[in-house]
Amino acid sequence: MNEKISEAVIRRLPKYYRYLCDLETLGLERISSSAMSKGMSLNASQIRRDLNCFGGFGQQGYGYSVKNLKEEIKKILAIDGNYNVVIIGSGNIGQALAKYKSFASEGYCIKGIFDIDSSRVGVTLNKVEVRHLEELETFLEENDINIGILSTPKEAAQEISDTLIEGGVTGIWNFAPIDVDGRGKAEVENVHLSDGLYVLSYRMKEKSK
Amino acid sequence: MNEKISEAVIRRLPKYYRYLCDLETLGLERISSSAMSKGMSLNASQIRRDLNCFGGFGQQGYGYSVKNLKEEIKKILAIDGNYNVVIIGSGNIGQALAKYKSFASEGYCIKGIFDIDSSRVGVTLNKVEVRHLEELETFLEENDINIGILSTPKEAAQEISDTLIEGGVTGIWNFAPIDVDGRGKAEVENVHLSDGLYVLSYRMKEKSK
DNA sequence: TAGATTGTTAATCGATTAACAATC
DNA sequence: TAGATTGTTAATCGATTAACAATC
Repeated sequence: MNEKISEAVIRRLPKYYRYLCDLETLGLERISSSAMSKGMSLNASQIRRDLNCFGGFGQQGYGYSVKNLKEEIKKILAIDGNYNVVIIGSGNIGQALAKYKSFASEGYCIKGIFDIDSSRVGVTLNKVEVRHLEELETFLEENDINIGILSTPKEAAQEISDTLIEGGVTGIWNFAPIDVDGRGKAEVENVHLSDGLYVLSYRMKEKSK
Repeated sequence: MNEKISEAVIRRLPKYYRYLCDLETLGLERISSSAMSKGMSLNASQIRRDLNCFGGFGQQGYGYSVKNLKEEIKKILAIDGNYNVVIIGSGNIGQALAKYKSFASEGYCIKGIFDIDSSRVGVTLNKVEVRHLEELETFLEENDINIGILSTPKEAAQEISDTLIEGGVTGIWNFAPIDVDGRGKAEVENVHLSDGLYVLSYRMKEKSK
C-alpha cells in the first residue's frame, strides 16, 4: 500500500467511481470484479489489482459492496472534501465552468471569477460576480483558495498560475493550450481540449482507409 | 510503417504538433530530437521512435525541419482537412464550443446546433441558429456531416449518438459523462471533463501528505 | 461443505530508454 | 573529413493478464 501508484491506475479511478455511482443508482448492492470487467471493458485481474493498491475492499466468494467501494474510491480521490475555487478568464470555457451547477454540490465551490477585460467585470455568473484580474492577489490573501481554473489565452496562463501559487493555491486545472508548470508547489492538470478532436480526426482517417 | 500504431504514440502527436507550432511562431527553422526532448520533457529516443512510425522526417546530422515536420504531423492527424460539425445540446459546454471561433479556422465548421429545449431554439450562437432536436434526422439527410459533438445529459447521449451514426456521422466527440459506443461505425472520443478534476484532487491530497 | 471470488504471485506483453551503426 | 544527429536494434522497465492458493 506504500508503493508508488502508477498514473495509469489513478486515471482509472474516476472511471470506477462513475461506474459504481451508476450501479448504486440502479440499486445494486454487490458486484464482482468479473461483472465489473464486462460492464467497463476492463480486465478483471486489472480491476482487482487496481483496487488492491489502496486496500482489500472485497470479500472472497462475495465480491465488492457497491456502496462501500464507491465511498472508498471517493475518499481515495479526495472528492469527499470541500474546495474553494477561483476561475480566471470568463470567456467561453470559463463561463461554461462557472455556470456548471454540479461543481458546488460536489464540493467545489466557486468563490471568485476574474477577467482582465473591464467589459466583463461586474457580470454575474451563477451568483458570482466577475472581478478584475488586478484584484486577484488581494483576493487570494483574504480567502483560502485551493484550486484555480485557468481559461485564459495561453500567453497569460503561466504568469497567472504563478500568482495563484504565490497566493496559496495548490491545484491548477488548466484549459489554456500550454503546459503550465506548478513550480513544484502546485499540482497541475493540463487539459488541452482540442487534442481530443485531433485524435478523433486521426482515427476517422484511419478507419476510412 | 504498416505496424499498428499504439494509442500512446497517437496521444502524443497533438503535443508534438503544438510544440512545433510554437517553434514556428518563434521563427525556428530546425530542431533536433534532443532539443525537443528538453522542451517537451520527453525522451529523445521516444520522439525519434514516435516520428519514425510515420516516416523518416529527419536528416542525420541536421535534425528535423520545423515547418516540414509540423506539416507532416498535421497531415497524419488529418487536421488539414475540412469537417462539417453539428453540436447537440446548447447548454454550458455546447455554447462554449459553439462560440469558440478557432474551430472554423482550423477546418471544423459548425453547420448546426440542436437542442430539445424549445426555449433555446432560435437563439443564435456564432451565427448558427439553434434548431430543435426533432429536425436532426432530416438535417443529417440533407447535409454531409462528419462530426457530432455531444453536450447533452448522459441519459440522452447514446440515443442521439445512434441517430448521428445513422445519419452518416463517423466521429463523435462526447462530453456527456458516459462512454458512448460508436457501434463499430463511428470513432468516439469520450472526454469526461470532471475526471481531470478528480485526479487533480487526488494528487493534491497525496502531495499534502 | 461446496462454490464463488478475492488477493497476490508469476508470466506475458508492450512501451520506454539506451546504444550505436548509418549517413548527412 | 569530422561532427552531429538520425533511424533502428537491443536492453530495460513497467503494466497488463493469467493462474491459483487463500478464504469467505
